[in-house]
Amino acid sequence: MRIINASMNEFAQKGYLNASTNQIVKEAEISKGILFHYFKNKKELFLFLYDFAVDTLKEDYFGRLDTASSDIFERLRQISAYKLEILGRFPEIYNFLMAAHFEESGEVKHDIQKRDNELLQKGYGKVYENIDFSLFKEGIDIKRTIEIITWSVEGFAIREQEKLKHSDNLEQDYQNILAGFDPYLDILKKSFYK
Amino acid sequence: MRIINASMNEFAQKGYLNASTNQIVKEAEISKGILFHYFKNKKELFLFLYDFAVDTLKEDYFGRLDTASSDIFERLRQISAYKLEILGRFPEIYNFLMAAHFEESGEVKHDIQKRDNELLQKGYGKVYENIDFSLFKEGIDIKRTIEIITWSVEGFAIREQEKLKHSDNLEQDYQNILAGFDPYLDILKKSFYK
Amino acid sequence: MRIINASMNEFAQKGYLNASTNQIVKEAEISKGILFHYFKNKKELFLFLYDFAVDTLKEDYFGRLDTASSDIFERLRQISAYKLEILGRFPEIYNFLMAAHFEESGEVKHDIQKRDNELLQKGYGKVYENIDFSLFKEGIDIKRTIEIITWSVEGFAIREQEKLKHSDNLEQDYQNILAGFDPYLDILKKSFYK
Amino acid sequence: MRIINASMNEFAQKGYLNASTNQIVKEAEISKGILFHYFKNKKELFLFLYDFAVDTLKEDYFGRLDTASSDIFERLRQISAYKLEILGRFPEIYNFLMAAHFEESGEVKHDIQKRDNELLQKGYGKVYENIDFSLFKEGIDIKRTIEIITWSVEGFAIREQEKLKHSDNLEQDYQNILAGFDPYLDILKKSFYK
DNA sequence: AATGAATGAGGCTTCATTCAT
DNA sequence: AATGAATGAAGCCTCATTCAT
Repeated sequence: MRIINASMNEFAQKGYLNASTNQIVKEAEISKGILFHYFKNKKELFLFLYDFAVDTLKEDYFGRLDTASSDIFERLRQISAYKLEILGRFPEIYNFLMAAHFEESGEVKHDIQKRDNELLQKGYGKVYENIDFSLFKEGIDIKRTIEIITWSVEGFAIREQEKLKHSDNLEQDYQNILAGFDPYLDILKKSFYK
Repeated sequence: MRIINASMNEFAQKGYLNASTNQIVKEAEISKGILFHYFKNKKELFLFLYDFAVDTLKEDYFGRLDTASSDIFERLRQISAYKLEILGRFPEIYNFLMAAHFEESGEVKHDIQKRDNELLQKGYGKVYENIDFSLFKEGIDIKRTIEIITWSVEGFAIREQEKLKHSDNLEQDYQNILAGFDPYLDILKKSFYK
Repeated sequence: MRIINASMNEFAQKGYLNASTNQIVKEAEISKGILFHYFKNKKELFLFLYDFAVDTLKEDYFGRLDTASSDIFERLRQISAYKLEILGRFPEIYNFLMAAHFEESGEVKHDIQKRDNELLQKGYGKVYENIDFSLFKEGIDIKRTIEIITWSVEGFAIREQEKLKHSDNLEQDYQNILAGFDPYLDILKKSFYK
Repeated sequence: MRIINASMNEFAQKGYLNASTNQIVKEAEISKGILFHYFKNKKELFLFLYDFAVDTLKEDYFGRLDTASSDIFERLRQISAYKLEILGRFPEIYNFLMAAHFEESGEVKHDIQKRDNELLQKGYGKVYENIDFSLFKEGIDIKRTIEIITWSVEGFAIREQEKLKHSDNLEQDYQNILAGFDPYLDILKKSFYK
């Protein structure tokens, strides 16, 4: 639907408050009226898009986490590969979700965070489900170690994502990113595993 | 200056685009005219504030990095203490800088990023200046290891900052945060140092 | 018909201009199209409702005036009883008619006033038909005296109607109003009759 | 002020809700912005106009009630003369006040009624202040009799006002109205006074 | 007979900026 | 240096009405 595409782009680019419904209807080539015929107001449109985006990605992402390896580094590698694939297949949706996640506007922050928390709990729950903790060194503080691993992965992801914004050959870059990820995982593995 | 305080708060709370010059003049109890007499337009005001904030913090922050220990973990601990102290002494300035750093509005994003990059380069340069790399395990990839350490520190900082937003006893919380930081540094130290 | 009920309420509450066809179709649970299929436009709907309301009340009201007493005070008492009864049996219709009568919107004012005038002439005609004027004091200006009586009755009616808006026990209040009416009629009777 | 004139006319003609701020600025030949620079919103403009109108009339009306005769009919005659004079000197203000008094829009109804009640209490208080009730017939129910008188005066006033709307020679009509008022007062006087 | 998608003008309000004083 | 009146575009949203199905 033209509305969905246009508004996702607008929200992803400018955030909730600065996104302009005028701009959306112009980009979608629809009339002012029809936008508010389908969506009661800006907020409802935004939250609908969020739910729509989550639903679209849910299968492709969570569905595939099930069969992952019990080695946490192996699993993180798989997850990263999935994420990159999704980023490639639904770039607008992914970008919108990221923007929504970091949305600061009070009007929607609360609603998004509620949805986000459920999602993250479910998501992180799956990520760290059935992990074989016996592979870690004896005596190590596993809870904090996993936090460190998580922060490292996120840090890497954010840095690489930034680079992608100006990329012109996405497919190639995805491969490079994945390849560049391994050395970091190796360091972590050697340091934290037996 | 009342203008500076009022506009910093406004920008920090609402971001660049949604900050209202009307609100600023109301809060600063000045006239519309004088604001645009001193600052040609909203953008110039914003960038002035950024430079002002950076200048204010520069001394307190960078000035003290010089004498820091050559043990990277010791140094990171000191830096974190400095940051928390600054956050306590200039909360508005700190908040404004953070908001400016994550500002997404196209109109100022470019200018801020340019300044940010210089700052970060200088900042990170100092953070990792004169570090004694011989303390690290033999054969470890030092560059990437330091990145992992950085991401971990940042991850911790972001998580704790989120908590601070709803705090009512800041001084006490600062101490708790610093105390809570050590276990993570310990894990990293044991894993990466000889 | 659901359309009639819904639109009467809407017009009665908000007046002609602010009544919303959107609200009407929502309340009537019909589609936008069918409303404008039956009624060319808002104005036609409004005027139809008016005629419908008048037709509905005509019988119940005018029909019963015929057999009334020739004593004007007795007749006014009966009329008031009828009015109250109608107000109780068709409150929406009555309210709509009142609102329509005082409608100020230029678009329909003219049409309503034309209908209103005919109605009033016919109505007042009947009210004062076959009245026994010989009961009045000699020498009194009967035309003006009857005007005074009319204004008094209307003044009383308006005041009591205002009270009814916040009533929770209508049936009881109707009785009280009728009972409270008599002292006024007595005063008028004693003053104007022989 | 052009704003005051233009908005009074607009509100008087169309009521609160249907009055258009666009129409006001067009008629006043000002910009959209300046209207909302002076008045925070439509409601505040409306209530300001109300207070302004009341203040303007207060002196001319209430100020002169003081020295009135203690004969209620004489006093009513004077009041009517004052009202007509005011209607002639400030027709827009008078019309606006009448419209505001009958305003039904929920948004302002409450505020207007609060102000109205104070005004009416003060107004009616003065009207019936120091009236010589000993002039009434013995045994008559004075409270209700005065209500009847009031309703009669109001009924007459409303009827005559309606006529004035289409008048082209106001001054002459005022005289005619006042002259036409006397016969009614005479009837009431003869009937209710000793 | 009935639906609801579609339109675009108009609703109130806020905006950054200018300018005469 | 300082005021605040003035502008008009743009903000979100609602409106009555039309039309293809």
